[in-house]
Amino acid sequence: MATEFRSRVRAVVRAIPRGKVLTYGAVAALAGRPRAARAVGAALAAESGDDPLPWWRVISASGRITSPKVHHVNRLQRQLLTDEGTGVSEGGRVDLDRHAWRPEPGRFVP
DNA sequence: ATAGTGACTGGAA
DNA sequence: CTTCCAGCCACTA
Repeated sequence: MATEFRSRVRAVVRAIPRGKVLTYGAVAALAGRPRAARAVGAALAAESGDDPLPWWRVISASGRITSPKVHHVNRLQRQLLTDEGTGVSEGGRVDLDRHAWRPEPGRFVP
């Protein structure tokens, strides 16, 4: 059984459109916990994969692709983003002004 | 209940 | 630009 928070995080991440991204903080906010950005990271890291989530569309507030301990995951994320049309600079950065997803207000009302 | 752990963040150095 | 640092927080042992 997943916790309430993690269920909401999944719902939000699952809704991110192709080619768009959301910061950890944004996901947290949409999930009803504006300051739980860190917990969002933990939630994604804990995902078992049985419930396919576009986890690669979640990046840091600076537009940078955060690197977990395992470096290759980072590469994969960059690859996936590039494949779906999200511009990723060489430094592994994404232009948030251009790719940040802005869901219509009230969509994830907790 | 307490302590430790990060796929976080924004500000300071 | 890069490090460092102190809050923040859900989750786990």
